[in-house]
Amino acid sequence: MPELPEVETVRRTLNQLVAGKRIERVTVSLPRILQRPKEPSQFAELLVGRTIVSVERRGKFLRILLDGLVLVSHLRMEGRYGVYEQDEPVELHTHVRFHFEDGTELRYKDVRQFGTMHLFRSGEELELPPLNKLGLEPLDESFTLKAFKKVLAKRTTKIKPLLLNQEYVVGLGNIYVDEALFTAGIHPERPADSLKPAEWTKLYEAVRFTLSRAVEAGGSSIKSYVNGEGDMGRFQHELLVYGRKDEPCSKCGRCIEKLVVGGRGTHICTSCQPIPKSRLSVKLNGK
DNA sequence: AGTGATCCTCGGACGC
DNA sequence: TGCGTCCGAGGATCAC
Repeated sequence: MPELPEVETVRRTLNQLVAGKRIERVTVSLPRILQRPKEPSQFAELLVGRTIVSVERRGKFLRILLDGLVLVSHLRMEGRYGVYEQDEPVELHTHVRFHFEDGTELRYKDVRQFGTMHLFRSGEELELPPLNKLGLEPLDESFTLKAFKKVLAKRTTKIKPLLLNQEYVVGLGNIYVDEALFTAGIHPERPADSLKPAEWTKLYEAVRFTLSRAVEAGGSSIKSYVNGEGDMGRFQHELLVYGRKDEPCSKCGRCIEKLVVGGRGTHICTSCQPIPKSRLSVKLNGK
């Protein structure tokens, strides 16, 4: 499940592998992936003859820059890119193939078929969906504590769903949200506007620390799906709460618990991430 | 504004 | 033990 660190890792790898290559032909075997244009023949026609300039990232989206066009690609849960020789057998769930003039090809594989691709004229992509409403880049210099608090601090929603909403801060998914909230010692169901200044600071630091450490480690490889092209990352060994239900908390030794918050599986240590008593009683009295 | 269903496939858990 | 069934995994979008 690629979040910012995984997408950034893919971006770096892909940039090395495909920059400078010219597209000769495009094969689409699952049109559902294409969002713009939706017509495979039109999609292919636009790309033929174009050269890949570089691969960039915005949030969890890849931006594949070509001469005159930008391909915006989201991997969602299990989308994967790989570069192959053209005569290599095509693996199951390969939905889009970009054939290059040099005899290699870029293949997009996606078991769950949730991934998306949008094609734009250069520059146009940032003004239109899906990139136009994205929030702060947590690893940019512009992501300051002040900016972080400004977009989140007055919201009444639970902090976890808020952090997952890409409209405010981009890049966090279910894994790194749980990790960051644990590191900051904040319960995922705390209303955002109940966080104290010291907690905002802790959370801000935790988001930056968790994501940058994970990028350094090349992301996390969770589940068996990833094994095809070999392990993507090493951060899965550093996860403190995600996937550690019933294991002892690394800070206090109590059992990690799993609950559902905003429809998402959520891992916490109830002793390290308490819901303040005062807040509870206020809520109860209020009704 | 905030919540919940939806898309999709596979693997693992579960029941008989 | 073996087989079949069901559910969970979750990012973003859409309906309410």
